[in-house]
Order: sequence, then C-alpha cells, then structure tokens
Amino acid sequence: MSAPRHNLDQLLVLDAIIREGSFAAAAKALHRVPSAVTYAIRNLEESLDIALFEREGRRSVLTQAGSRVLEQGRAILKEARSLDRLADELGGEWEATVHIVADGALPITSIVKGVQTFLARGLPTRVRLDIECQDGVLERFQRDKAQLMLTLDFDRELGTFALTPLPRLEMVMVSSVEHPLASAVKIEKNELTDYLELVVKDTAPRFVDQPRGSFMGTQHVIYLPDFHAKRLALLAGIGFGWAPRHIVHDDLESGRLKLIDMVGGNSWTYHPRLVHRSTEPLGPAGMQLANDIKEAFTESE
Amino acid sequence: MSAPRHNLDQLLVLDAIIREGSFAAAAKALHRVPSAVTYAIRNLEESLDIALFEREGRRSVLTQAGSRVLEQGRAILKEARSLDRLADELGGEWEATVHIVADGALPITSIVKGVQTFLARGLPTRVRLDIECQDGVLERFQRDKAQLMLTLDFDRELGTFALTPLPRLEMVMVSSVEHPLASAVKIEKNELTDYLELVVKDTAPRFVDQPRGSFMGTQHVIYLPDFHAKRLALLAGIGFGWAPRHIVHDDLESGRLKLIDMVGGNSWTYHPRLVHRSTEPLGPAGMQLANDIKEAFTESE
DNA sequence: AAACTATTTCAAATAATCTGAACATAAGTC
DNA sequence: GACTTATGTTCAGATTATTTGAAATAGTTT
Repeated sequence: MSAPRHNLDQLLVLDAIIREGSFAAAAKALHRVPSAVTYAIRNLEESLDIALFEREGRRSVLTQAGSRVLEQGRAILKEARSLDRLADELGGEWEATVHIVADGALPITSIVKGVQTFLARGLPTRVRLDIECQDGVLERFQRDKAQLMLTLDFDRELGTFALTPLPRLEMVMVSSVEHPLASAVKIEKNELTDYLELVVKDTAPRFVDQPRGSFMGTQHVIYLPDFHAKRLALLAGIGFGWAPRHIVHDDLESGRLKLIDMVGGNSWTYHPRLVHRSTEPLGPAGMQLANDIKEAFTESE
Repeated sequence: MSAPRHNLDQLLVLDAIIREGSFAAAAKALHRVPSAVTYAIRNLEESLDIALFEREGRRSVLTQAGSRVLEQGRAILKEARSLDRLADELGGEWEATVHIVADGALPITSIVKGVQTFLARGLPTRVRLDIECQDGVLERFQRDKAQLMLTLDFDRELGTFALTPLPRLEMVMVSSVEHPLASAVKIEKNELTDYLELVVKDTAPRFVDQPRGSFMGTQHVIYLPDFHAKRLALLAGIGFGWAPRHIVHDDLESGRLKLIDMVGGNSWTYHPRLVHRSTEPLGPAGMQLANDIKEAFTESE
C-alpha cells in the first residue's frame, strides 16, 4: 500500500485558512508564522499537483478544485480526530472488547436485551457473543479466553471461577400431540429405546464429527444445531426430546406439544450461572455487561 | 480546531506491520530500517497514550485496543487515499463542477436523464442544476457565470454564445373543460380580458416583487411558481393560460383540459437551445454533459 | 504618497525522522 | 547445551522536514 502524498498537517492548515478567512489569520490561529502556512499549502499543492488557491496579488481565493480538496480534507480530519477520541476512551479503563459465551438453551432474548442495554451506554467497548451448546460453551470460554460465560449449570473448580446465579431454567420432555408417546401413560425409561430422540448437537470441536450419545439411551438419535430447529422438529412429530420450557411454552399452551408422562418425572431444573474467572477480575466494561445481563434475566422473570 | 495527535505515516506503519505480519517485514515493505518502524509506533503509542502492542520479547502482538486503533487508522488512510485519487482526477483536465441553468418549461425528465447519464460516468465533476423561469434563466446564467444554459429560445448576441438546437417545444393555450373558454369558438384576443390568466412567475430578481404583466393583456393574473403548479390550477378550472404541450399532453388526451379556439392560433413553437459562452470554451466535463443532455432530449423525441 | 496589511521568498535555526550498529530475546537446529 | 537465525529495541549521528524571521512584493486604506 502506498503512502498518501499529503499529510494531516497540510489539511489542517488548509482547513484553518478557510475557517479563519485568510493565510494570516490561519497563521495566528495555529500559532505559527505566515510563511509556515504558505509553506504547508505550497507543499500540499505540489504533492497533489493541483492549484488550490488562485493568487490574485493580495488576497488568495480557493479554486473550484481547492474547495473539493478542502471538503475531502475535512472528512479526513474528522476521521483522524475520531481516532484520538477512541484512543482517549480506550486509554481510560474501558476494555476494547468483552467476549461472552452463552449456552443455546438459555433464553436468547434475555441475553440480547442485556447486551443492548450495555451497548446503549455508548462505551468504546465492543461485545462479542458466542452461542454454543453443551460442552462447547466451556470449551470456547477457555480456548478463546472469553471474559464471561452463561452456563446451564456449573459446579466444577469452584476456586478459580466466580459465579452469579441466574433465574432457574426448567427442561421438559415433550413430543408432538400426534406422537405415540404423547398419549402413553407412565412410561418407563427403557420403553423409550424404540423411539427417535431429538438432541441438540454439542458444539465442542471434539464432538462435531462423532456426536455424543443420546440422553435417554435410545437407539435412534437426530442431532440438531439448536433448540429452535429442535422445536420445529418436535412440532413435526419426528421424535421426542428435552427442551427448555421457555422455548416450548407457547406450544404446550396451544396443545401442539405435550409433556411426556415419564416415570421419574418429565422435567429437570437447571441453575444457570453467569461465570467469570476470579483469577483475572473483570474490567469495568465486563462488570457493567455482567450486570446488564443479570438485570435482563431477572426482569423477564 | 486542534491538530490530531497522530499523523498519517504512523498509521501507515501500523497498517503495514499487521498486513506484513511483523515489524521487520513491514520495514522491508516500506523500504525503511526496522528501528524507523519501532520509532513510528513508539511515537504513535505515546501520542495516543495507549499500548498498541504487547511486547513478549520476540514477537509483538497487537493489543485489543491496538486492533481498534488499527481499524480506525485504516478508515483514515482510506479517506486520505481517496483525496489523492480526487486530486489526480481534478488535476487532469476535468472541471470540479459544471453549473447548468434550465428553463422550467422544458421537460425536466429529459434534463434529469441527461444529468444522470453524465453522473453515471463516475467523473470527479459535480453538477449543479438550477431551474429558472423566463428572464430568470439568462440572469442566473450570467450572474453565477454558469457554464451551460437550456433556454426556450435564444437569439441575442449571437457572437459571444454558442448554440446547439434541441427538439422544438410547443406551447398551447388551454383551459379546463368546465371553463367558459373551452366551449367558446373563434375567440378574439381582446375577448380574453375578463378572464383570469395563469402565468408562471418570472424568477429574475427584478421581477420577484413587481411581477411582469400577463401575456394576453388580461386584467386578472395569477402567478404560479412553475408549470406543474400551473397545470394543477388549470385543471381546477381557475383560469386559462399557456403551457408546454408535454406538461398537459395527458390532460388533453383524457379530455380534462381543452385547447382554446383562438383566432390567430392556440399554439406557439419555441426552438430551445443548449447555450454556452463561446468566449470561454467548455471544459471536457461540460462538453460531455452538454452531449448527454442533448442525447436525452433527442432520445425522448 | 505614505502607512498598512497580506502573501511570498529565502537562508538559517530547529525539530522530526531515518539510519546503522550494538544489543537483547526467543525459536529452531544440531 | 551451543549454535544459528529472526525479531524487536536502543542509541548516537546523519538526513530531511518544518519553522522562523527578515526582506521583498503587491494590493488597500488614509
């Protein structure tokens, strides 16, 4: 890539001349001597190989081409000043980006609402959000050294992680009304083996080629990328499976999906956590984002 | 306005380091010695008061903040390069702007089509188009020293102007079907005096406060800003008046407006011209625009 | 015409940048 | 572990760019 032929100072001088009305006034405003202004403009004209001013003895007036150069020059200066502002903000205490990994079973609407609240604060911090499933959540958190993680459940290595509890999340076992399991009663776990179980695919790299087994020990399993795809598959009556209640809530209300009457219960409650490493504490932006997400979750309780 | 704390060269160096993968490679690419690269980056870091690279002995890697600065820096460089491009184009033979003044009676669609064809050529030249009426056309052409003029008719001072004929334009005298003049036959000019004449206001400065008289010598005149407003007034049956045939063509077809049966004829043909000063010849962009407009007019014949 | 102001030119002074050599550190090789 | 290679830093001196101030030129005002 080639270097621009001009420099910011020349554009600054050009801008000052027009803003102040003359070479002399510009020199005063810039705390320079008039000849320095002439020098800068002459250099700019030479490097662009274009006449910027029409010399008419005393007063110099901008040419047509000059006014176009001024216009573009001001655009450049604006961008340049915005870099200074960015550096000021970044140079403060704010992190440049906060990376957060979330489990796809959690209500994405709450997460997004939290992120939006955070973004509305106008901080210089960028947010990166990854939705992963099952083991993929922790793996990405560790591999990418993300700052925050939203897990379904988290109990290991309590020392090195700081946990914030989020509203509990209920998983229910469901199928379409048309599915044989929907009308069966008191089903034992071993009766399920002949049916097709729908499972959300683990996004951890080691599982992408050889998927982990089913939850219920069935012979036939279909792997789906996320719970929204799984819900559509459940509605189509293809099979049965676990789903977060918030995903299938409307379908249970309208009767299109049914809870399966399992011996031992058809629901399971997770205790989601907002996690970050206690070894390297969150920066102020990370703290703020964590708060905003927690708020978003408890609000929609 | 304050000067940016950084300069383009520092941003260029930062960009090169990331593009080439290392300080050393960047130095090679920029034909500089490695220490010059270090120097530029250290200056940038100091002036922005921010750490751009994480020094880990051998390899230096961009910090999060650094990648944001790079991003903004590249935006600045892009703008800066586009100034060079602009200067190249302007420094060639192209004019920075071409100013054209047109009579409001002419088909604005043809004019705009011509201008669009010209703009689509991607030249660095800006177009300014002014629509004026009657004497306002020539006055603005002279006062603003516009390059091109589209007049209804032009016969004076043939020496100093170059004329290109455009398709002729027919003016017709019309009124609403419901207007008494629409059904009258063989009307003499002096019979018109009791009716309301609709006239498009002259946009020349000397006429804005004290409008010029009517065309037909009537007692009552309503002045309208342009022919589109005049057409609506004619349709409303308020009065009668001249209008370009292209403006009222559809209304005559559908019978909502009628030609007035005047003794001495109800139409008048203008011979529009594309005019420019022969004393200072058109630049290449002005020539091109003149051609594109002429094409647009003859196409829609 | 004289006083004034705006702009340019030029040589000398100052400041910014570049260079090249010396040094430090890490990674790969034997 | 010793050797090699590559990367990035530091520093003093060389080079280049910019600023200065004085003098010259030209239009404006009094």
